Amino acid sequence: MTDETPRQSDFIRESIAVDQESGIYGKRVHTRFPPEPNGYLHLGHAKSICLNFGIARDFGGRCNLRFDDTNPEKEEQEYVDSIIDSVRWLGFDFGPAPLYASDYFDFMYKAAEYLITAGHAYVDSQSADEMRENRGTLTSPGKNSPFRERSAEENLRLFREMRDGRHPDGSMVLRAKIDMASGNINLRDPAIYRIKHADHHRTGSTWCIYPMYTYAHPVEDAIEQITHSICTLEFEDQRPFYDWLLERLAEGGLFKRPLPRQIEFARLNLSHTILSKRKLIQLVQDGHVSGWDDPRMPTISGIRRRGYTPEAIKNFCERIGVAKRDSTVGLGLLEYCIREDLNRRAPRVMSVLRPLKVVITNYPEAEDEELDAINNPEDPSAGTRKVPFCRELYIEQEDFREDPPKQFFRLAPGREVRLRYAYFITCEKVIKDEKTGEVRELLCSYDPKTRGGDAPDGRKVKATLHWVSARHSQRAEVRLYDTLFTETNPGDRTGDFRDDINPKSLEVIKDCRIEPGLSAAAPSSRFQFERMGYFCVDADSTPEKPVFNRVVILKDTWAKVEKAQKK
RNA sequence: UGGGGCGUCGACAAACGGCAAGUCAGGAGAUUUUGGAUCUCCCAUGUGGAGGUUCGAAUCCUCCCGCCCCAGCCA
Repeated sequence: MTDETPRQSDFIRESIAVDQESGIYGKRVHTRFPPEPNGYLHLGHAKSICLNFGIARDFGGRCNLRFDDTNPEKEEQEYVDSIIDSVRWLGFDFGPAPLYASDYFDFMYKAAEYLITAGHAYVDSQSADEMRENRGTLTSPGKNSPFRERSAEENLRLFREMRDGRHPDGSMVLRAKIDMASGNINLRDPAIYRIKHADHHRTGSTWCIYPMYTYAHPVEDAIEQITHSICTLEFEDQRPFYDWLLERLAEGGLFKRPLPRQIEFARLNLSHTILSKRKLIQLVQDGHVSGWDDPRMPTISGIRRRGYTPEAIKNFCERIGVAKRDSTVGLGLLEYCIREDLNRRAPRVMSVLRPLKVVITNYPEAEDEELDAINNPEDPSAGTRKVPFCRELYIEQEDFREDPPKQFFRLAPGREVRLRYAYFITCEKVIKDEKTGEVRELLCSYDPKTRGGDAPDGRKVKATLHWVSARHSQRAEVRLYDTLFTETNPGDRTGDFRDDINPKSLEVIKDCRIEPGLSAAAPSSRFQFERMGYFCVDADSTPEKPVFNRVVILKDTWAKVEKAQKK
């Protein structure tokens, strides 16, 4: 849909274009999206997905979905399933099945044995504490492990014992043998295999040693003959090891050149939210949200349930660009993208969120009629529909003010406004609750000559209100969402993002009135409630008890004016 | 005080020695049966700072300042 809109290039695509020019990869481009199945995908992943699959598309290459499942303690099948679902929902094709790092465990093991044989790796029997101690600091070099000079034979024997389950967790580890004095701490003999007597979600109890990301990732890339391995900035320090490892393995004939190349870009930060699996899992576990797919969550499944479309998300990812600078994108851009999409495609409908009863005193009690309404002014092919009108109606509470401020154009005592697609009405009398003084209902008169919304005498009104027939409309629950956090960068104030959780991020209104027939809409269908915003039928919704999520409000000029007035 | 990155508009982000793109936000107007949408116009004499090279510098050089990442048997 928006896929053909021309996108501007970025430094990664430019770099790939240079490789295309030089022919180093034989004009081949092969990327990968490598999530660890330890949580649900979020908008930050969407950026990466769009980048990786987008590059493959732009260069006529391919992109693998590969699970980086090298840590059985944190990974679960549920996450695998949700990730596959999210990638597919976004509309990307990774073939019939995803790939798994765990499928390469045999190869990785053999490659590790090669490294040992070639003198590039050794089994260290230091404890984790000792290793940390000897790693040195940022400003001082580390110390060689006392086990660093074990013979290849001994290393091989020990490593096989590790594999065979002869040693407990933490007792030893396989390390790359590089340089304990390197300024880059990642090169101070990084651990590449550790013992974990834990069942893996795919390989079960086959293994009790598992490769570290540092080691596994370059190997996975090389096995799949990835050309460009795109990752986020924090792995930049890791690149020298990435290259070192692959060079060693290529020397040993385990891989053929050209070797994949790692390129790093800045991860997405979004204002008023968090994009960190670690923190998102906390929100879920601590019950601050209903689950990973809570419509307030920045997860793909969350914003999907909220009512965002794949097109809007992909468009957002195009607009934010790709660079190496740390930045925080304003949430407003995301909202702009979904409004833009839904404006084009969402059918309009009239629903009243906070009903205020209006009685048309000069309209016959027993009568009703049907009026023509346009389904989508942006799309004539969407056609029209009939909307029932009668003596008793509901309008939005906020569309009436007993004492209207300047520039408030809507209904007020003695004032005439238009009911969309219906009639001009004038407010004649305000009925209030005797005790509370609260406005209970409005007595209005209508002008029969204005049927459809135009006055034959050419007189104008300054406002058009949405409305629904009291008799014909249906009840619905509507869930209004605000940002999950009150601050631009949650946690900046106190150091704990939970201190900035927005207590008002969810408001449930149970007695809304929706246009007749709307209750039958299928879950995930989206509508514009005229003047109120875009809404999506929630997964919980049933025809008997319809539930709508507010995706996003419409741009609200009046709110802006009113806010300025208060200042 | 080690190593690796990054500083261009309120927010993103181009510009690759030759007139500081574009988008969002904001402002003004037109139009409108959604205070929506749409359309038009405005919005960085200046690119973290100071020097230097050059006919010409966001771009090259030097120094300085600021921010981010790295001391998991996480990824």
